[in-house]
Amino acid sequence: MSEIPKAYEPQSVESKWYQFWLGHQCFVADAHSKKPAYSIVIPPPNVTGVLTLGHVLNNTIQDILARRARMLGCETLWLPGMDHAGIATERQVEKAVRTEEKKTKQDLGREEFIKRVWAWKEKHGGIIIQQLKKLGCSCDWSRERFTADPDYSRCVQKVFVELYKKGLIYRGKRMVNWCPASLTALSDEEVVMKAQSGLLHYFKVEVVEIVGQASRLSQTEKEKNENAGRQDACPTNNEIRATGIWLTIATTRPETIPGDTAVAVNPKDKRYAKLIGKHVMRPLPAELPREQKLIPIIGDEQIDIEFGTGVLKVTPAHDKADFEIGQRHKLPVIDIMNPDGTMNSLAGADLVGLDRFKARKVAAEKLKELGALEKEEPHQNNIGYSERADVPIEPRLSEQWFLKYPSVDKARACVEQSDEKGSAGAPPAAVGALADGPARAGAVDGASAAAPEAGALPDKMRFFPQRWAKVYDNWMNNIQDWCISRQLWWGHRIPVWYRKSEIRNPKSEIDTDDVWCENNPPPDPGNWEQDPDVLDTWFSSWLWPFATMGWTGDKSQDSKNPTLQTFYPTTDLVTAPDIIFFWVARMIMAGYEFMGQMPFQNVYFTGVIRDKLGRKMSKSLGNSPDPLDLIGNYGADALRFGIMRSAPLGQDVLYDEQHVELGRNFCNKLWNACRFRQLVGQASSLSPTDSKHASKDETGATPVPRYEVQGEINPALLTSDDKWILLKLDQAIREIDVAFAEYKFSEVTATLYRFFWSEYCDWYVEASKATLARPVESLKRGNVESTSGSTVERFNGSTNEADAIRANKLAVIDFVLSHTLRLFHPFLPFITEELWHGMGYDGDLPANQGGDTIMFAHWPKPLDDDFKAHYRLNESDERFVDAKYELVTRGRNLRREFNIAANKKVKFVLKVKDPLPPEEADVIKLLLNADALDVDPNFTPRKGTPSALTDLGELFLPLEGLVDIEAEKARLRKELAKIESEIEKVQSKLHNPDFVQKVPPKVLDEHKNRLADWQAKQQQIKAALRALGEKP
RNA sequence: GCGCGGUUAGCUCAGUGGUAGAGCACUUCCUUGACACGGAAGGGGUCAGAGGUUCGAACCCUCUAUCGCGCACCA
Repeated sequence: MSEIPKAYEPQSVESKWYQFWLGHQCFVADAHSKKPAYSIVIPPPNVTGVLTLGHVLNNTIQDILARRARMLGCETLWLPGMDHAGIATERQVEKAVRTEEKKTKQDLGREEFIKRVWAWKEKHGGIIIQQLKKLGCSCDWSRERFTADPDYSRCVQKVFVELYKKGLIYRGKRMVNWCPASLTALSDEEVVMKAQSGLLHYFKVEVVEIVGQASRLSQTEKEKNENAGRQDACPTNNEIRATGIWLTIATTRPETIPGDTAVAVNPKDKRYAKLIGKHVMRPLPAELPREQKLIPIIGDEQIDIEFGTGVLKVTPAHDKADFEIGQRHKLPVIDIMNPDGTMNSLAGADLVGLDRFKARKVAAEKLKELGALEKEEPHQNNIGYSERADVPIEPRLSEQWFLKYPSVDKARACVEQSDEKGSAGAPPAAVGALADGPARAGAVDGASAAAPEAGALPDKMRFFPQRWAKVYDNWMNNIQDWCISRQLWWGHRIPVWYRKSEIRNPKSEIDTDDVWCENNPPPDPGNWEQDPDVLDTWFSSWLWPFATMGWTGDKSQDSKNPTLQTFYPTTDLVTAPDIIFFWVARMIMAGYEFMGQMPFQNVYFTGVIRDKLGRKMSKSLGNSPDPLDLIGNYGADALRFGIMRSAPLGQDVLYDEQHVELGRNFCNKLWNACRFRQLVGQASSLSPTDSKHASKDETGATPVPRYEVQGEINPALLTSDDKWILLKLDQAIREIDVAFAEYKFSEVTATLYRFFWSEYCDWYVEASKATLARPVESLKRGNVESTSGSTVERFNGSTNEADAIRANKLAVIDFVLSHTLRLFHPFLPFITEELWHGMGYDGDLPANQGGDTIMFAHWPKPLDDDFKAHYRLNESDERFVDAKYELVTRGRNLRREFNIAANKKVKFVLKVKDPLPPEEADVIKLLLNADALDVDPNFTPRKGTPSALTDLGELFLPLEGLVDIEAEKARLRKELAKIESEIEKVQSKLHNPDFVQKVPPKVLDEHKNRLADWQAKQQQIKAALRALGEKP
């Protein structure tokens, strides 16, 4: 007995069982299995990533789904892998090369640098995979994929070529989001808007007229400007005539003034309309001659008359909106910045070489110096930041590759938009399928109602929570072409080659004859040069659900691929909502485009993990605990349970370490509940046998000894408590199945918590101690005293029968615990596996159904009618036990009210209406911590004896010499007041004729019964008060 | 600006028209043979506010306040 640790110690248990599962190939999915298939692909973490609480939440959910699917009898694939994370990895390796070798990537050259990246990946990459194993994730590691693997690369290439040939991928010179830190273009989705407080600078410019000249700079002048820095004068001085009119312009970016090529006003703006066609003198660069500062005033409807001064400076090279204005008015484009965000020579002598932010200050100072600056006002605006590098992006004109999204209509149409009846929200049907047994397609997911036939797929994809469907729809309706090229080295290189030509710059104006875009490089590589850019990492991730399954794009080959045939489309996708556009939407489009089917049937969006103050977890805030520390301190199961319990569907999670602590306490409770079963089992002289797996424990931890599991439950020997707990178990299983069908994991944990802790431990186990926790001998003597004088003979006084009841109770406990462990397994994989074996519940089961591991034990089914009939489980037992426990609560309440210390034994008297079986009295006595419970239908209490009303009779707490009549009166008056207020409430309803007339009969009856109950109690309290001489 | 979500006990949250709930925290008592990572009892809520629908509203409708998120964006 002493070898069972008093508290659960997770560390050795976890490593032992994870090794066992791996060793027995428990996670490996068999594509040739006859079982219904269930599959999830992991959202591939970055190869540079380390485990965060967000990953813990996300992957615990996936593991729960996968483990439950296995228990339901599904062939389950949880496919893991990693993302090559272009920007993040390239930066990391560049940094390493710089510190270790004092070299830049250019020093190494492209080929050599890529070698370093692979070397880095082998050495440092994929830490997160090891961490996921610590969490208990049951991924099929034999199928682990990496988006940069050769097979995967072939998929990416194939897709690019196909889309290029369809005309959906094209190259063009566009305004893109340029990241000056990473030196690459980004997609719109990689830009996050951040509120910014800056300054609005107001500066004035003089309006001039040009006499006898073209009223604006011509295209040729533009080219001259760009190439030669505007050395050639255009109009001569005497052709520029000052008007004396000054315009004031408001800008947040004075440093871009040298790039201005027009000033725009709204033609409807009465203040300025007449000035359209005239020019202004641009103040910067200051050193230019007057005639080179001239820019036209143009009219454009887009200008907001209300904002600022109503005059907009137009900088086509450095602003998306300005670029469009420029296009409309054929304005020249003057790029005044270098790719890294410093100013180039076109910005003028004052700014050249400065960083853009420094340049902003200098430009403002220069305006002041020139007397052009009128005022500066604080200004709030939103600025796009590079998501990765966290610096403001720079709109920049450049040559990039774009994708016009494919299969948009199908992708948009497939997502269920609302909770229509019969499609979404069909838990009863799902539960029905579960009750019929696991070997049925669709039993796992809530959509089984929509897919009753094996192999038939639902025509709609469902989002959980549903509201994300609207966000998705909104994006799909406003979809923009995707900039897919990145100016990086690490990634899938664009499979396009340009014919070498001495005259032509390969990056501009492509002639199709000079472009090679095929699955293979050109046959005469010497004459071609490959595009230097790589593809956006998401351009590989969007193929994840099928590229990881060996997709080739060759229909006949793919139709013979068992993995693809069995596991695609996947069942569930679990992901954070912040990548709904990055990844989810794009995967759906790719699924339709390349597989002809949706890639997954259900998408579960997790909440975002925040700290106690509601802030997002972030490295810079340092508010993110290391999950590995938590696992070390509390155990993986504790972390999983704590997180899941605090993560309701659709809500963000406010993380608090207390949640994990609660998880640990819960595991400890489970551990001790099983320990109790072992201790009482041992007391009944059943001998321990060695654990099957004890020898496999290489950690030296003490294995839990095994005990004989009790056999069949005998219906004739069931006590009312036994029946009660079986009915509670049934109810819990049903609730859990419903909650799972709706992906409400926190409700599953709440039900498990309530059932196991409150119902099983607090009531059933405590009650069962009346039978179990004392020496067998004592059961022979009926020790409940009866005032009728005779000692109650229980169980016919037979030791054998007492032992039989006791053994039967152990069988009930084993039944309940073995179900409980299975229900807990998806949440608490390690401790349940340890206890499954320790308790011997693996004993008689076939190896593949729980004999080897709880992982493949059958998921518990609700108790069916036959079962209930056989064991005579019915509502009246449940009601009786509820009443019994209510009596106990009232008795304990009396103890407290009269300050009886919890450890003091007292005597209670129960004045029963109907006879109470002595074994029931025994349970009540134990739960009340009474040294005696007299059951006496004719009891006459001394005046002032504290009493409580219960459905089983009146309970008295006779206190020798301690009776405080006033205290008891006060207590009764308080209770009476409460009862009367309840009566008041119900009566006011029943007195309302409308209520009586219109309410459904069932509700009316309920109210009438409630009133009767309260009134009966009222009468009894009044009687008690009268007995104390009080006139109520 | 448009859209979405939240506002219920001190805290974190359940609760889709019929007696206001859980966990944690708090108060008091208890180391009784599973568990102090535990047990028992208790206090604590005009369900953000206002109107409406209804016999009846935390729940449905309208408006307001407030917090958060997404999209768009004005220099």
